[in-house]
Amino acid sequence: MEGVAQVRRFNRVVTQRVGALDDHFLSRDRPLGEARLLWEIGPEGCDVRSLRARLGLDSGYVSRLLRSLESARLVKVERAAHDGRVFTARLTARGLKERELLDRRSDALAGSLLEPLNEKQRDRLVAAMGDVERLLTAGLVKIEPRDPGDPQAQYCLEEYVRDIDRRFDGGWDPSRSISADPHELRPPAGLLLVASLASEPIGCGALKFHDREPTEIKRMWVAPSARGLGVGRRLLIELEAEAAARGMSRVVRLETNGSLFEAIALYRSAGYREVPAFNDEPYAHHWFEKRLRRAAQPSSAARRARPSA
Amino acid sequence: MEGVAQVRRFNRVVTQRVGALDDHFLSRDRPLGEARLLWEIGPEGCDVRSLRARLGLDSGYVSRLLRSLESARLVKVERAAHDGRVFTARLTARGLKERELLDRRSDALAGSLLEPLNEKQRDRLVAAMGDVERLLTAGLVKIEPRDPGDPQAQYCLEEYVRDIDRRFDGGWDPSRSISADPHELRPPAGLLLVASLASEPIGCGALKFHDREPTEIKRMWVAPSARGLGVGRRLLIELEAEAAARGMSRVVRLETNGSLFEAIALYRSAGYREVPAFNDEPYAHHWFEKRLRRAAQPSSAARRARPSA
DNA sequence: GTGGTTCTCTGACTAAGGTCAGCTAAATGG
DNA sequence: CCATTTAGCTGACCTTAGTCAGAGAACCAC
Repeated sequence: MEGVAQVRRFNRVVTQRVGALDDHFLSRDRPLGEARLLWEIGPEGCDVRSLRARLGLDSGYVSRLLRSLESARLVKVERAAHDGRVFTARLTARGLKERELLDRRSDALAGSLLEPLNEKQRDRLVAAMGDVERLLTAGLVKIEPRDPGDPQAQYCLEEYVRDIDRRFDGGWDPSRSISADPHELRPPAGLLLVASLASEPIGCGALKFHDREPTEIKRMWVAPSARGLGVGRRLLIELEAEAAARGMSRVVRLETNGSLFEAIALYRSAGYREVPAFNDEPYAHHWFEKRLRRAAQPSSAARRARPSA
Repeated sequence: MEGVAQVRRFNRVVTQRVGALDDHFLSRDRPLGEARLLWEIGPEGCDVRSLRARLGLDSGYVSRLLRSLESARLVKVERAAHDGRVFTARLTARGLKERELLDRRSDALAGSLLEPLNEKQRDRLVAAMGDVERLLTAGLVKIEPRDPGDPQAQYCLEEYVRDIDRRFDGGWDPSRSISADPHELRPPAGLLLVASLASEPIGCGALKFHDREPTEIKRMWVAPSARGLGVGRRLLIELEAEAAARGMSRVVRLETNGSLFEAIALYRSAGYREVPAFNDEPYAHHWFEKRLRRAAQPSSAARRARPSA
């Protein structure tokens, strides 16, 4: 790959200039581990076990760090009311102040990167950083088939409903709409793909297979926080690959509401052509169809993660 | 500053995705410190003292790391022929192999960042990384007044001569050209600014003050490796500030050869206007002049670093 | 040669970051 | 009510990364 040399230069420069500085800035008067923990607890407090999970640390180690923060009167650890095994760490007033200090230090570090530049350079740096951040994040998005009953899958489907209800003029009544119930999205009747970022669900898309008719695409949704990462396009491509590999028909189709203009733009740019209404979905304004080239393999990630049908 | 939030998001994502991974990739089977040292020694070998300087490590620590690499038969440390105090570290065949392994790992890491993206995203990521790298580097450039006798200053002046000789049609004979000898660039007769990046000289620019005539700008040079960082513009701005603060005249002027088109573009965009020849410099095609607004303060960095005149 | 400087090595020491096994207490499932 | 699981704590232990003082050889200026 030709960009590799540039990426390596970037890695070297950035880890030196940002990474090292960042650590040093944060761990000025206390060990880095403690500072990170303090930060991660947050103003709301946080269960110890989720701290462990988020920072990927050993239980004994976290315990010791918390003891140390406690003895510095920055943190209070209390037994949770709902479950006597779980402990919740909360920042004291002093801890909150300390966290704000870290916050200001982070700001200062960021400022020190911008400070030596002129305005035009600053704008370019900020824009480029935004691109890098977005694209690196996009690279972490995983797309896997999930059972519609899976909690993350359910979360996505519910958010889809909420989102659509919010956007449609006059709301959305799923019972009047063409169904996409869990059992219809489970193999072999259908398929549900869920996109996730750092184990958090951020999008979904589903297929309904038919014997004689084209495969339907349903429930395309991307979380607002994850828009602009190309997740929708990736979901669509994976769905098409799955449709080509598993569906009876070589054609996929879908209907959509006029208010979902990003989705419509996506379908058009992905090679879907608008066709006359092929069903009587009351909320649809546009019907799209695409003929798939041939049974391309779904991505290796999707293949590995496929649940045993 | 408004970009701070973006910079912080960038820092978080990049240190997590790149920084942590980078360290982990490199230090898979040996401590990070050893891996970095192994890398830094390079295929040519390297004096121990410059290893220390480059990595900023304690002499005792480096010694111990070298002992450890030696016992792993990756490195040989030998007394240098030219100076019995100096030791030179060289990679053994095995060390070279190990270094190549690190090299491949770095490539693999870079590849793993690009791999999940499509071609368009890759191009954008690589371009954005280039921008970030260049602008962060630009932020590290320091500009200070230096005595023309200082080794780094001399290096710049020599490179300027070499560069000009290469670019001018038929070469350049400094003796036929208007002089800018060391004593003319030393306060109070003149001033020399040197730009440096990580203690390496990368550019220079000088002033010659005159009692009744405008201050002259001479010896503007930027190392090829540092072009595109805005060093030339910063040098010019600092020179103007110095001219305004120290010169008798409120006007600066310069002459330049037609082959130095980047420089000419810089002068034009910095507000210089072309004027009739004000001297008989045989190598010049263009004469420029700029009226300075008022005695602006030179940058704080330059003020702090000014040598006692 | 003398004295001072430079370059490196060695031994003693420290803090940070982390792993692991075993323990206790609370919750949960039957 | 008992067995098992889960959440967290504790003590023992380890590596990495680094600092510091001092020693010794080589070099350099005089």
